[in-house]
Amino acid sequence: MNTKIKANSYNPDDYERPSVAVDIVLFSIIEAKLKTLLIKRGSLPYMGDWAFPGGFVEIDESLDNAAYRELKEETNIDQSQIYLEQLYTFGKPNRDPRMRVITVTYFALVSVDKLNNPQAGDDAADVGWFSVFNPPDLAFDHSDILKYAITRLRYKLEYSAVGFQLMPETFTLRELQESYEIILVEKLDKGNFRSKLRRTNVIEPTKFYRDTRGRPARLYQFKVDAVAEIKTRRLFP
Amino acid sequence: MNTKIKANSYNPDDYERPSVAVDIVLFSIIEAKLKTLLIKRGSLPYMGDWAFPGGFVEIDESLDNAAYRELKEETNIDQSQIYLEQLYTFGKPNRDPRMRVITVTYFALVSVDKLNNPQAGDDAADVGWFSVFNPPDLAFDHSDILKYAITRLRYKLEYSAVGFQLMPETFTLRELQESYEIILVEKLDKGNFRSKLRRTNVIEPTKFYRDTRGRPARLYQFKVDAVAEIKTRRLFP
DNA sequence: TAAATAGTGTCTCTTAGACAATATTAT
DNA sequence: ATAATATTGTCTAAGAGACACTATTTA
Repeated sequence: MNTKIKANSYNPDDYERPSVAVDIVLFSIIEAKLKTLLIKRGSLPYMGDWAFPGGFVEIDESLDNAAYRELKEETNIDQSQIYLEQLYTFGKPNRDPRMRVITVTYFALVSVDKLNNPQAGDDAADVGWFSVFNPPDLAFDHSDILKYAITRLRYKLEYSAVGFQLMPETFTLRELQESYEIILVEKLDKGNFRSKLRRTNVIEPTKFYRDTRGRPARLYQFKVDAVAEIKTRRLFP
Repeated sequence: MNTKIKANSYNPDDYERPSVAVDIVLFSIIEAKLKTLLIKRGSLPYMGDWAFPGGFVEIDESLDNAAYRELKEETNIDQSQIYLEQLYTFGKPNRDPRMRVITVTYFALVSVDKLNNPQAGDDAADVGWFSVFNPPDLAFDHSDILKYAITRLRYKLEYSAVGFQLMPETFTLRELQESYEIILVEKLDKGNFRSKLRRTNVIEPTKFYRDTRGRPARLYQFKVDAVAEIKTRRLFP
């Protein structure tokens, strides 16, 4: 049946409808590791396994809003502090053994300094940040989702300024480089990293310095127009 | 409510479920124009406007299969002849005035020589190929979808060998370049186009030539491993 | 031979990447 | 001064793009 042509004859009750959920892969760099927020399942199926924060989409909210709402419930972070973009929609018929669930997955980044209350929401023992390279057992197809989210993160790092969403307001170039190295799992050349950054023209120096054990490092910040540019590209592709 | 934690207490009937559809933006190059397949709506809403082929996802089929099924119904082309990948999921609450419909959109490519019976399915007058740069009035948010699909097509053309899905089995380099020029809406340099192609190493010469009004042009084909590589990357991201 | 099209080569500028040199601080 | 770290520069190879040249066919 083609619903575009025969719309008048369409009766929603003729179809058994799937449930639609959102799941969010929230990344942050914590203690020099790339981590993601997971929630422990307290019931079947996959009891005891961990899953990404998420839940069902309400009938009158957009997909993006559903993702923001679920993140807010878990982390208590305002949506203005989080970078969010749609990742992929997973819909194999038996990915959830209880019923048909189609999940629209999201990819999210937050700077660790925004995590005022990382264990908010339910019981603290049931929520935690885990290294993405050594995660616990994940429920459903969430291993696939994680794998794809990491791929997307690495990919975006190469061609966009999205990485700064993982940094605090100001940072040294060494700190930014370390974040890239943690995500890409490779050493980068200091000089080349800096000259490439200079070309992209998205950061600017501040007047401040960070003390180190050697020469103090200048603190940088992302330019406001670069921030604005990435925020406008945030929701709709 | 967090369904991952409180799964036992979840009752599907507590939620009003959205309908889930797929819509496919099928591209082909026909008569030196980039065209897409559209279907005319015969009823409200948006009666008389055109829409992408699509329809509701059945409860026991995957999203990809739903997309292939809908394309098969409209074009009668086997899925092995079509390149298909998920594009984006659109889910604003009021994108369909009748009810909540979340649509998983797909991006598809087919070579014009595969279109045995382009007007299959319903009434021929209600199905047609339209220039993507001068489309008729589109129903729902399908203008947004088209815009994004074109962006994705151009983007993929730059960094992948996906373009060959628009070409017949063999083709001249001039023909391939023309396809690129049609999609990108810009003239490309013949020499640079060829040297870049040579570097990417995805095509190989055949023994055959195409007669022109000047020197005959060698026919090329895509290498089998390049075809295999893109086919493995076709479904899951 | 002239026109038309196919196919190749050359030059310059930019960028990526390896690596080296200099600068500024604390001890 | 030495260690430690920050910051800048230099060299080379590869690629992008502008442009010119050669090759092969038909009329």
